[in-house]
Amino acid sequence: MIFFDLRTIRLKKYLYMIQDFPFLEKSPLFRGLTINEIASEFSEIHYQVKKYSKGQMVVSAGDIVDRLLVVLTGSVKGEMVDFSGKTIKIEDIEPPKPLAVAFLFGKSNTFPVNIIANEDSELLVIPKESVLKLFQENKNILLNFLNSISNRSQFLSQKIKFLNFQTIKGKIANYLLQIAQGKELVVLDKSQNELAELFGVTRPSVGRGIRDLHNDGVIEASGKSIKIIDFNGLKECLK
Amino acid sequence: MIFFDLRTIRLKKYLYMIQDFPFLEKSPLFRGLTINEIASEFSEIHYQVKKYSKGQMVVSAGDIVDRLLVVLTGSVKGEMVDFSGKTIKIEDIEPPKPLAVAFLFGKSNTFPVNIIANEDSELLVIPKESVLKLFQENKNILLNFLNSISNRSQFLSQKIKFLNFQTIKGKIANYLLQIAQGKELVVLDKSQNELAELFGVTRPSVGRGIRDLHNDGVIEASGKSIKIIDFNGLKECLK
DNA sequence: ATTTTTCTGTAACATATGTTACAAAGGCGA
DNA sequence: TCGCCTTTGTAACATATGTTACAGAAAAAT
Repeated sequence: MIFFDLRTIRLKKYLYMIQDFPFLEKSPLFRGLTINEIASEFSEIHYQVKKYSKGQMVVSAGDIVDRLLVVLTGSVKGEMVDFSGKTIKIEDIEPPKPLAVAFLFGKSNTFPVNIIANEDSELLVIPKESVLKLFQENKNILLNFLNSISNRSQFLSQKIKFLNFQTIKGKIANYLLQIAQGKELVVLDKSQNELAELFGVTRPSVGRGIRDLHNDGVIEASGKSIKIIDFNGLKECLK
Repeated sequence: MIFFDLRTIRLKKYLYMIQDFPFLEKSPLFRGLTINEIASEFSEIHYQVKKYSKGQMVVSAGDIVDRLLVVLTGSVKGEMVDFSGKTIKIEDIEPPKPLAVAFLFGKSNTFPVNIIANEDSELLVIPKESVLKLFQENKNILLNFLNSISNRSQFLSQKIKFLNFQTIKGKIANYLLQIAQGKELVVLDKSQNELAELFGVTRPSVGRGIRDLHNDGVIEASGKSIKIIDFNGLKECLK
């Protein structure tokens, strides 16, 4: 549970200025506004900036969502936890992206995932009422919000497809084709561990998958360097 | 691909009156408005009512989403298709629910799933510009839309959890606990086939799962009647 | 340059789920 | 009541993935 100390809020408002975070202009929520416009909108509402240290839990699955969070510095990750405690990382959220966008409205209003700081991070916290006020004041922000929340759904749809519809070879093939962009030489930007996390499978399975593709002759893999031999064969693997 | 004939649109506007569908008041999108208020909003915008016969594809995965669809009569289902043609049903959509809510805005604007009519159905079709106009005219509709789209994300989050985090026994246990609501006697409202579809697994596997739970002594199953013997044991099965 | 940590490659084995198949039971219309 | 279709129960078998383990390679830290 998160605890709000009103004195802190007031204090923080003087410690942090919105102008300190000019890249907010690039945030999905504030796209199309200048930092001065953003600051002027914010001068009318309540908000705070909170700090989290590496590994700290920002919100726990089940917490009430009555505020909008925007990552200002550092990065956080969302991960789901099953009953036995096993986790799967859903995504990393980097500045200046918002989080919990899909849970501010709607029926449930509780976080479905744990949010954990990957590193020391600062988050902008905007209470729901203030968000609504922003919507009223600025049509742009509203549209941006609609877009964000839609992208969220789209991301989840993709994730479902990915998690559910493919064998491990398929997921790897999919991933390779995606980052190869038609080129035949690929250098993986993630470790097998990270891929495993992304795919929701175990690390040895990823290794095995790559080896299988190699043995099938559709790729030549050595460490992170992969050469695609047979594009069609790879597409076939999209099971 | 869907083809719009402008003459049809104009024609349909005279054939169908919004007032013919009073249950629109219960639609997630129009909640809080009376049918007359809805009709008055609609008098200002373009829309049409389209008919689909049983089994007909309403939209294909990949189609552009430039309009909002609301199920008026009948029912439709969304299903994902993988590369090999295997499908998994994502959900049924009954009147008066909207669909494609999460793809009207956001980056992609293409349907991620096929939408197929379960039976003869009528759908209300509202072009995106008209939706925006509705938002401007009526704050209620906007808020309803935000809620719908959020619920969508929440649904998908749940789905991911369900698909990814549990063994078949776990899914069954989960399902049983959900519909049992504390009572020890449950009568399944779905066939094993439907459960299999819901869980994204095969039918014999569902059968085996139920049998296993039975043999473990946590339930007593006979056909659709299930008696929960050991609630804690069942909770343990939530993997 | 050396140590330490992380990453890769791989293996043996366990297990969950899919595949296919068929028979029995149940529901339902003729 | 009969026959038909759907649903259930179950089995044998195939396969994909998880689990655990360990050694060598690569990368990072000291």
